[in-house]
Amino acid sequence: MRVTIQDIAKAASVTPSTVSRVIAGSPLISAKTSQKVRKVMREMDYHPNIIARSLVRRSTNIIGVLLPGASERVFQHPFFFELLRGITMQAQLCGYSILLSGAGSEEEERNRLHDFANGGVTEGAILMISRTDSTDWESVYPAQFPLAMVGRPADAWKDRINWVDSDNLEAGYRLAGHFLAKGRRHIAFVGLAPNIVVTKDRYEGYRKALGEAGLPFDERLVVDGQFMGGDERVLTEELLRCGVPFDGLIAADDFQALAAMDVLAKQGVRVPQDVSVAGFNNVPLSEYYRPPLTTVDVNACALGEEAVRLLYRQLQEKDRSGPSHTIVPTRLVVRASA
Amino acid sequence: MRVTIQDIAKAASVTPSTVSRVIAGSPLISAKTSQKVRKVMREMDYHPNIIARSLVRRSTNIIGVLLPGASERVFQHPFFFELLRGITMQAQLCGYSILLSGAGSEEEERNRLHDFANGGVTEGAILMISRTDSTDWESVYPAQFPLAMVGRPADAWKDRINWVDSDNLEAGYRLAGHFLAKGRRHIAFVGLAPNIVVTKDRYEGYRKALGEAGLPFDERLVVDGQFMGGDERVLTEELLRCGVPFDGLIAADDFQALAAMDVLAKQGVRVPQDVSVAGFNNVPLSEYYRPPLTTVDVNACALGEEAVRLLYRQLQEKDRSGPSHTIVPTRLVVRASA
DNA sequence: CTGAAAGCGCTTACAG
DNA sequence: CTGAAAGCGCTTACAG
Repeated sequence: MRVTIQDIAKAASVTPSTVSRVIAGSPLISAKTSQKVRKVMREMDYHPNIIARSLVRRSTNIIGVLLPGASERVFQHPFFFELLRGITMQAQLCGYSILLSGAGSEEEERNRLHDFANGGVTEGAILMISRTDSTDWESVYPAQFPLAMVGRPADAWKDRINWVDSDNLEAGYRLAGHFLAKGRRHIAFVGLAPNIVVTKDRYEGYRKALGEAGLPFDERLVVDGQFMGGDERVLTEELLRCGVPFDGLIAADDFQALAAMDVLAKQGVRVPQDVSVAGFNNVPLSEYYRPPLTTVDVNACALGEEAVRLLYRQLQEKDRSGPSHTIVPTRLVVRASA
Repeated sequence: MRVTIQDIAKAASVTPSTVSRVIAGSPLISAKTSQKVRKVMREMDYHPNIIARSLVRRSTNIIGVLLPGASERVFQHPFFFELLRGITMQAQLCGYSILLSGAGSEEEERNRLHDFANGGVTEGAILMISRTDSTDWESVYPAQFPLAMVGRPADAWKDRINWVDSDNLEAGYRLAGHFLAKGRRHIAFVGLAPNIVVTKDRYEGYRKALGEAGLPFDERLVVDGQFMGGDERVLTEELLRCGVPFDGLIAADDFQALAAMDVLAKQGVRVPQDVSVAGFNNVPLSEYYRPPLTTVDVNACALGEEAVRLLYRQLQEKDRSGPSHTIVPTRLVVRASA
């Protein structure tokens, strides 16, 4: 039913080889033949079958993207959408399509990744997983399947795989520095999730700034909490409950920071007069809140673009150079809250 | 390099036909042969080449998803991510993969859609376009390419294409009814974008409720505005500037409603005491705002799932039944703002 | 510059 | 129950 290269060949009185060459823009073909064939292709509304082409070329120009925890709340963070936007746009520029897979559980993640690596349709994959304890891709990496991770992997893998990340430590350091410059001396940190690298890095940066400023560190001002854990208010409530006074609050994520401002307001604490508050990620609504939230923009879109570039390079070079990584700069966005 | 069905056949001393049948789980194969072949497949870590299979089966089990305006702000609305989540999850359940394409401009949209329809890799596509004036897919539909739209298309196409939508008119009607029940009599509507069906529907519902309540309608209380236009504050500022007093404000989208609350607060107007405010879409932060926002949850995830189901049905039935549509119920979420 | 032939890795009637 | 053969729609050495 679909018109094939054979149909065109017949109609143009040439062979499939010639039609194929015309499509490929081969310089061997005479202008006359080329025009004749093109005309027929247009008239018959011919479109090459990409699947057939992929089979013979052993290349599909498709890369897989794995969305973690499709059924988890994490997934709903605007960060991921921005990231996906960057990936999609850059892939298009590189001539690649995106095959999107979601995974509800870690086991599913493993399975999808396995499909990516073994199905023969994706030539590489981008992973949005950044647990420190993640071993999902270990079983895939040895297979020489090109991979790029968003988020720095555990140290053991840092030099063995492509990855892209924000300089979260520096960002935490700079944000805390901003608090110090505003005269804050008792700065709390909420939302440290020990198994999520990004929150750890941000926390380390905060610690570093406090340390350099010679401030005593009170670990009661640090509240652990999962990224997108559900109700972010509890973190600040827990902080208040410990009774240690504070004049600054840095949250590992904007949602936690916004929830914090809500809790503080209910307690009659004024932001920023009594307590400065800031977060990370510059979520869309952070500028609409009252007061607008000071935050760090990690440029998720650029992270996505860089991940594609890294993967693209590996796909082109065919193992010529080893894996590498890219650090995408962050931007401190100072608003009224701190 | 990759192990093929031939390699397995050789190693198991059978023919490729037999291996293929084992993979397919054909009942013709003897248990003994089946076990032998399976063992070899496992030992050699064999995985079928999906591309080759697709070529002969003339079916890829891939559907395309077109993300509109990848470079526009609209794209950043959490609604789309939720939608995508629903699509991804349901597709997985139906045994389909998602090929994701973004488009910056309308021309690109057309091109991507063309690729979907003619490239031979996607068997159908889901479109997230709901301009009333959109003719993008007209050029595609005649080609009998299975399509499902998210958002009701223009009337001319309502019965000729699969689509899924929320009952936005009913939702607008119900929300306005809620305002009326609270004693509001001068209800403004901001964010009507005449070229976006959803905002029109919501507006119509609002009008209907006012009409049935026998309230005079003052068109100065209706402010046009694009969905995710950039600065949503201007809509409310424009409303205030017209000088007509109002005690209720319904926005076509939560972002506009949140911006409205911000503007009103700065003017010293109290929400909900002086003015009730509500929006649509139940964006993640709407519950964290002060006051928390009353809104309508359109269940974007379910919309995505239904879109896949519609498309799936058409792909299975092979033209046996015509296109159909699904209405996904909305849920009024009453919080403190109205 | 063009054609004939082989092959990419599968599946599926058709025989037996 | 299994095999031999043809074919899905392309591309690409190899000849000429």
